[in-house]
Amino acid sequence: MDETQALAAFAGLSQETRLRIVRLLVQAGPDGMPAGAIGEAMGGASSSRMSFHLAHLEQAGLVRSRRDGRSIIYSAVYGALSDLVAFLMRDCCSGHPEVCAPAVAALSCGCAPDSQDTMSEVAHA
Amino acid sequence: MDETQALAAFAGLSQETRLRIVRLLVQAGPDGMPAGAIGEAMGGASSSRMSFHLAHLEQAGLVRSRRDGRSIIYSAVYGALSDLVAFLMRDCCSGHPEVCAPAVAALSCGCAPDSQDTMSEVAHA
DNA sequence: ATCATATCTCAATATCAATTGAAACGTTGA
DNA sequence: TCAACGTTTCAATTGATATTGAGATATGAT
Repeated sequence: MDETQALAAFAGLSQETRLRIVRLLVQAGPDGMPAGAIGEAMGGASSSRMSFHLAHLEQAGLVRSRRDGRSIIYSAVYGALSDLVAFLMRDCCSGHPEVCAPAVAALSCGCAPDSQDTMSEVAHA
Repeated sequence: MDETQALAAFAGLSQETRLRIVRLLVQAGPDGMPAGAIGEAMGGASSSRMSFHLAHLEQAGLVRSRRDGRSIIYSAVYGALSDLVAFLMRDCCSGHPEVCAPAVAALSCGCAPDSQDTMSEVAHA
């Protein structure tokens, strides 16, 4: 992931609605969910607003779309998120490995579905 | 790190000049560097432009400042970056641990000063 | 074909972010 | 005290981003 891609990803995630969309789609899993359902989950946002933000995210490479009947299904691009994490870690550790110890520990302790709280604790310690 | 903080951090990093500042300050280490020197490194950006971006980053909690003589020294807040990584990983792994495997592997393989290339390779695999 | 559904596109507007240049502020040394 | 330095603050301008509502497009059912 180069700087340009990272900038696009950060811009995508720097907006409340979009950050929520990404979180929702990650939780939704690889099958994703249709644009309408996402709008529903966002508290009934207008379709054009959804379209705008979804297009923004797709442009940034954070989500992808496919048509299924008359719905358009959006799903998270996990690799893009992984790459972004790697990009951040690279900066964070570059020349100063010790500063990332907390985050690394949080991850090594088990990246399991129910390990969210544990991870937060360690990361904040 | 809550959603609001994460949004502020992403917004901070979504701008080319600011992303470069953060990278520079991480490399500079805990002692940081004066605003003027940062501007130098940015290719001679105007002082007010630097001040604008540095204030933005400080507001987002990504850098801190202290006065030393007539200079103001900025330094990276490593914890904020670690928290951001943890935030991303939490979303990324939530309910779907397997998707973060590449990033985790990249980190576990050694977060050392010279492991940048290795990390990229693994993350992109 | 026609209609209803799901989503997108477009134009208009409102809001926010970035850059510039001038001026103000605090600090140091003569 | 004064002048020079490093940095911030402010006002003005420009450009980018977000939201809304109306209309267009594509799909599936009758």
